[in-house]
Formats: sequence, structure tokens, C-alpha cells
Amino acid sequence: MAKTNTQDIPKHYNPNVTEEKWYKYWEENEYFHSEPDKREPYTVVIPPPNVTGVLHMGHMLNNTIQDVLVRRARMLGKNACWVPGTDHASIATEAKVVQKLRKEGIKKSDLSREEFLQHAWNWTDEHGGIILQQLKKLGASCDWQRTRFTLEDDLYDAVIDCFIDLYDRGYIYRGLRMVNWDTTAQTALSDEEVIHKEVTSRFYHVRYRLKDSDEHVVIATTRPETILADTAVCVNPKDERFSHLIGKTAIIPMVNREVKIIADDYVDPEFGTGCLKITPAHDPNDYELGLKHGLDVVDMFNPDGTVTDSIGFYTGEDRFMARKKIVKDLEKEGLLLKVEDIKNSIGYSERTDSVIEPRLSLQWFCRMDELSKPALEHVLNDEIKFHPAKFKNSYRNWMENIRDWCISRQLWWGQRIPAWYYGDGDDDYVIAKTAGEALEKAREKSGNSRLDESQIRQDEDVLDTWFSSWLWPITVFDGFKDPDNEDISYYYPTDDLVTAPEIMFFWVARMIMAGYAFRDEKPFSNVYYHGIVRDEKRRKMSKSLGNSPDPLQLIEQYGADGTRAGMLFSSPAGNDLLFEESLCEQGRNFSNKIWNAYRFLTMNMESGRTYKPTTKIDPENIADKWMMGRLQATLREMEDDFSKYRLNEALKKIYSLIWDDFCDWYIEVCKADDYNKQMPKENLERALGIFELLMKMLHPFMPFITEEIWQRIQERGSGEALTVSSWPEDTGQTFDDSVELFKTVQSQISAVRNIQAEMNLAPKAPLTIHVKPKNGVLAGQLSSAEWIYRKLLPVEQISFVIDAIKPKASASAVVDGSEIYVPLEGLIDFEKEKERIQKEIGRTEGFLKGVRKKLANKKFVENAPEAVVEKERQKMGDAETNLQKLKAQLSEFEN
RNA sequence: GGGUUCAUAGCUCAGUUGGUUAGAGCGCAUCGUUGACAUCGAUGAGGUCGGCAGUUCGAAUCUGCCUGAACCCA
Repeated sequence: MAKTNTQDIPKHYNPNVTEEKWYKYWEENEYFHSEPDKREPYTVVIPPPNVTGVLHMGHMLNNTIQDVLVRRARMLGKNACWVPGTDHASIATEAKVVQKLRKEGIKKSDLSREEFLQHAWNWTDEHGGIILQQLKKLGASCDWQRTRFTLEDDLYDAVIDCFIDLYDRGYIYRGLRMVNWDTTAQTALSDEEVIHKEVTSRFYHVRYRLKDSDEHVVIATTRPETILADTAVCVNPKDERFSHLIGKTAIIPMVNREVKIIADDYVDPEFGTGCLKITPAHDPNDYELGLKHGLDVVDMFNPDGTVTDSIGFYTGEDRFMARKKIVKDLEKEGLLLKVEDIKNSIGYSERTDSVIEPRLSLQWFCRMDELSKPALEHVLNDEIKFHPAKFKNSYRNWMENIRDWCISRQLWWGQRIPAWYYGDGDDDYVIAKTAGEALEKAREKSGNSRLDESQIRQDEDVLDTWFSSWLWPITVFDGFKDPDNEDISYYYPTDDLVTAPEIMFFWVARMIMAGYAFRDEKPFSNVYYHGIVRDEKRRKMSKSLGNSPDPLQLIEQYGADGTRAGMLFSSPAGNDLLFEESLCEQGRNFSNKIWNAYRFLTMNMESGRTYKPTTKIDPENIADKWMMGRLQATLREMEDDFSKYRLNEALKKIYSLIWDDFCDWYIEVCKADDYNKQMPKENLERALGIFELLMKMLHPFMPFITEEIWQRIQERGSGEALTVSSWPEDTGQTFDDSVELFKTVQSQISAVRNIQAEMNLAPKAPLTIHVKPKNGVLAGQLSSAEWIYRKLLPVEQISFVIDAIKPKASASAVVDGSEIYVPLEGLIDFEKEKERIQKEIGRTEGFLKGVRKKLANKKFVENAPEAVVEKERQKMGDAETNLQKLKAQLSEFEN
């Protein structure tokens, strides 16, 4: 039963108290916890945020969307399970720990692996997972009992098992390759972790002398320091300028190394000087050429990007300092001929932002050719659907040109590669889960049965974090440890994955590969890509730019509901979101509107009485039927929007239904006739019943205020929270006739209001209104709706007479064939009124012109479908009637 | 260089298979607080749908070219 007459409801809604209260209540009642049962499952795994991370705007958007989907599924009666968790983010976390230790005066190199990991775990235990607590503030309805971490024991083991399995299947190999080297983190990176940026560089033209000749060649390079590691000069064989030089010997400046001038089609004669310096150790293309032509490889950099002592110049200098120095030295020797600006693309580390150094090194790779096949096929055939579908194109493009994945990282924070070495040969290793197993295998492979544990050593490196994240939909349900367990059998494949397009390759593609590789099944059915949150200048919001508001502060200021609504208002699937705080303000205002609608209803309750909300509408009341018809129509439209992941559209519809229809019209017509009286009890109970349905429809978007109102409307037991209630039923009712009639009444009332505004009438000045309906049927219907006019306009007198005559001094309007006269004796400004009507005539004539032109076109009448032509005729007829009436009204003033 | 996407009101965006006088929110303008809400209400002014051709009875919507922007991959 509804509580009665709550006088103490404040004028403004305060979300802070409510939100904390209800989140606690939901958690205590374990509404978000899921266990397998007979219901249909609905499963979402969270894109695990970085364990060291804090909530930023992107997380907020991402998790709001997931929460909307999950909450709606729960209300639809599905067994909703949203699994939260974090990943260990090896590079980022290790960098943070190293930095922290440095502040304490401890160098990583002074610590053993075990000691360092202890520090890292301490750090993680202390600071990690803050972000999960922050998600609660947002209202995220995750099953917290299922929280996982990619580096916890079970998930660690799964990654090792996965590595061993793929190795046994021939997908993993170790090889010397040119990799992307991050000199700050001092580790290899995958291609996906490199960000290419267009920059302006200096292009240095340098002269190389030729041996036993007065001639020379000129090369052009953006990296003059690597001259010291050159092992050839290359020209295009078709380039006549240089054909006589092929086979001759050039002398590398500074180091005076003698190198051959070779020929290869790879060289573009148009680019630079047409002579290319070849540095196989420090450029991927040069490396390929080196292999082809059997060139020496001279490595001149240490892992940290400083020059090695084997070169003899600039020893220990950073690569960029070495560049400055060699430029000076070359200039001194007269070998630097020219410097120009050039635009080129440079790779930067995604994590440390340092310039990637192509580096030849021995790394572990995962072959992608086979794994990618089913992953591509099942996206192209919509077994896994992308929303919006346009992302299938870039997915396909990437998949078809996929290259092997460098999975080893020269770090300690992560799953250690289960490779064990027993000798110095390239092949002297075994893959094993434990040292014991490794020893056994090593003895067998080496044929040396006397090998002991001290003679084998495990690979020092760990695996790429994404090599654990790609298993996430499987490992969160322990699908590796126990492939047939109840959880994974029930929840897998999951339903929806919500993420940003920027990690399609990092994660989505690889999860799909893992799904088919390890369970022969997709990991999820739908991928919903949302946009990137940008500021008003279209810049991506980031901490370093300082252009991102603090999400928690937004929640503090506008409420989680307001903030969620603000984010969703402008986030169509796949499009970037230009975030403005005013959107959250709009969300907050909406909360307040709802609050006050409820406040108003309670003010109409008599103390001591009980009110039973009902959804049974009064069949005699067109406003009731209209409201219910609108509600049912919106329900169906939202259904359609959800099926297309158009969450912002669904939100806008329920927003408009509550604000425009329910508050501005329905509650208004429910009010008592007399301002001093209270709303009739039946009206109030029906309004409350509709209010409850509206709260259900809004709940996935704004969970807190809806729960608050829901709990205020009636006393509820612990199983009756809105969060676990059911989504409104589609009754199939449309009430078409009532909806149409009510809309007619609405437009007539608007027309009168327009007269009030344009004639500068006081809003409450009593009016006499003569309505001249366009036909007798309508006259009867409108008469029965007279009470609505009286509620919404300051009506003194109103009539609905089919042969009404326009009083002399009156303002008038034509609404869809019906006329409205408002006598304004003494108040009317004739010029203004003429202007009003003239404007309307102009509008109607413009419209008529278009329609007539269409109908005058023989080809249109002959070719267009009959229904379309008929519609045009109808429009023409209506417009002609309206126009004629308007002209008659105007002529009244001419006499 | 290869690929993808986009261009609609001052701003942010809808406009789903071609038939609307092209819609919404914010912003703007005018008016309005004795009781639901000024975090509000009423009313209104803003667009030759980037440009040029074409297909069609009919184009914001389809095709081509041009201009401008963004993203991804090398």
C-alpha cells in the first residue's frame, strides 16, 4: 500500500543518499549474484580494466552500457550474470612498481625476481582493484562474488596450459626476428602495441666516398646515427645514374667500413637520392634485404637505446644524442650535404610513448594463419554479430593480413614462459609446466640422463597480457581447469561483449580465435562497439591532456543516474561521443522532474488513507487510454531499439514518455478540477500504476531513482525490489482511436496557447473558446473531451458547434480542418492577428504548391503506388480546406 | 601508399527498405512563479541536408566525380 501524505518530501532530489542506500540494499540481497538454473542465461564478461587503473570516462560509458543491457535482461526474466574483474597489465603495472621503488631508492636490477614480484603483489593488493569499487558507485550490477584477476593462480595456470597446448599443436615457435622494441620498458611489443604517428623529421643527405675512386654516392636518411651500423648501399638496377657503381665498394663515414654497392628493385629511384643505406640490424626492410643479399648484421644499440661500446663512437650515448653528435661530426668532415624537412611515420610505444626501435631479437611467437580462419569466417557469416556491422570491414581487413603475434615480454610481472633451457643451442629447450616435468623432458630430448635441476633454467620472460585476456570468457568460468564444469556449460558462450573499436584487434579478434581454438565455439554472440569519449574539441579524453572530468566528481554532482543518462544521451553505437557536462545536467534535471512528479502525487494523498496503484485504466477516459496507448507503443519501440543496440534511442523515448506525455499532459489532466482540492482517489491510483510501469521502463538506464520511487509508491518485501521485478508486459493494446482524438485535443490546446502567447494575454486570463469541428462526429467526440480543455486552459466558456460563426473581434486558428475562435473584445491587436493568419496562409500555400506540382505530374500519378498518390490527394484536399478557412478568417478583418 | 567511415539547424546528433512542409536535445528569443518541479512551464525563430553531375514520376536517402574531415593498416 502506498504511504500517505508525505509532507516532508524535499523540493529537490538528492541522489547521494538514495544511491548509496539502494546499492547496499541490492548487494545485501544478492540480487546480482547468479548461479546456473533452469532459466535462460544472459552472460556478459567485463572487458577487464587494468588493475592499477582508476575509473575514467571511457570506463564509465563502457560499463553504463553493459549495466543497461544486464539490468534489462534481468527484468526480462533471464538469469543475468555479469562477471567483473581486472587484468594485470604487465607493462603498465611493472612500470608503476619500478617507479615507486625508484622513489624509495631501490633499483629493479638490485632485486631478485622473487623480491620484485613480492613488491608488485603488495602494490596490487594495496592499490589494485580500486576501479571495481568505483563501478559500484556507477550502479554496475556485477556479480561481485565472481570477480576474477588474470594473474590469480587459476588464471595463471590456464595461460600456461594454453601455451603448452598451442606449442604442442605447432602454433607457438621461438625465433630471431625484427621486433618492436620499447627502449623505456626494455621489452618487445606486438605490432598492435605500436602507435604510428605522422611527424616532421629531418632528412640528412650524406656523402659516402668510394674506394679507389674520386667518385662518391649520396644517401639520404632520417636516422644518421645508424650510419655506423651500415653494411651496404643499395640502388635500383634500372637506375642509369648509378648502374656503373654496382659492385663497387663504398666507405662508411666515421667507421671507415668497406661495404658493397648492391642493386635491388626495392629501392625507389624517385625517393631521396635514389641511393639507400642499408642497416640490417635497425630497420625491418633493411633486415629483409640483408637476408636476401647475405649482408652482415652490425648491432649498435643496447636494450636501453644507448650505443654499444663495440662501435667505437658515442659509446653509451642515447640514440638521439648520438644523432646530434654524428650530424655535427659529419658536417665537420664536409660529408653532410643537405638537410631538409620530411613527413614520415614513426612508431611509438602505446604504454611508454617512447620511439620504437626495430630490434633483432629472439622472441616467442604465436602463428596466426590457422587460428584466424574460423575467427574470420564466423564474423563474416554473422555467427558473431558486430554492432554496428560496419566494423566487420576493418575486422576482415586485419584478419586477412594478419601476422604472427610476438607474445614474449622482457618483464617479470606476468605469466612466466614455460620454456626450460638445458644448453646453448637454439633448440636446446623443452616446454613444460613444472621444473620436474621439464627435467624429465630435457633428459629425454638431450639424451643426457644425468642432467639435474641445476643445469636447466626457465625462460626469464613473461607472456603478453593479452595472451591471458584472450582467454577471459573461458577462464572466468574455469573452462581450462575443468572444461565441462557446470558454470562454463551454462554460461558459455556468453551473450554480449561491449567494448571500444580501438581494441578490436588487441582483444576481440583474439578472444574469438581462442574461443574456437579451445572450445570450438564462439565466446559471445554479439559485440557492441561504442565510441570513444572525446572533449568538445574532439580530442580523446586522457589523463595526460587533463581534459577529462573526474567521473566520481560527476557522480557526486549529478548523481550516478544523471551521469549515466548524460553519457547515454549522445552515444549512438559506434560513434564517438563528444562529452559535455550539460548532458549530465540534463540527466540530473530529469531525475528531479521524476522526483517532483512523485512529490506532486503524494501531495494529493489524504493522510490515513491507503492507495493501491492500478494499471486498470478507465475505459471511459480518453486520457487514460491515450496514456496507456502511448506507453504500449513506446514499449514496442524500445524493444526494437534494444534489438539493434540503439540504447540512446530507447532512453530518449522513455525520457520523452515520462517528461512530455506523463508529466506535461497526463498528470495535468489527472489534477482536480479545483486548485484547492485533491486529486480524486481513482485518478491517483491509476497515475501511480502508470508511474510504476514507467519506472520499470527507465530502470535499466537510471536504476537508483527508479528504485527509490518504486519503493516509495508501495511498501515492498525483500523479493520485490524493482531491480528484480519484471519488465512491463506488451499487452498488444493500442487504443488507436483515443490516441488520435487526444492528439487532436492536444493540437487544439496548443493552438489556443499560441494565440495566448502571440496576443500577449495573461496566462490565466479567462477565455471564451468556440471550436468549429470539421465534422459532426468530431463535434461529439470533442464535446466529451471538454473537461480536458478546462484543465489545461483558463476556460470560462467553451463550445463545440459545427456551424459556429466567427465573432467579429476574435483571434482564430485552423487545426486540421477544424476552426477555433477566441473572442478578444477590446484586447485584440488586429494587425498582429492579421499577421498571424497571413503567416499561416503563407505556410499552407507553400505546402500546397508542392503537393499540386506533384499531382500535376502525369508520370507521378501513373507510376507511383496508388497508396502514395491517394495520400497526396488527401493532403491536397486537407490543405485546400485549411487554406480556404484561413482566407475567410483573414477577410473578416478586411471589412 | 592501401583500407574504412563520415559531411543534415549556432552546437551535438536522429532520419532503419527512396514518397515527412527534414526531426530531437542543448543553445537562442518572448512571456510566465500565491502550491509538483525556475534543476520549471508556455510559445517561437533557426536548415536550398558539403559541391557538381546522373539514375528515377520522385533523392537528405541510390551511383559517379570533386571538396573537406576522421579513423585503421603499412
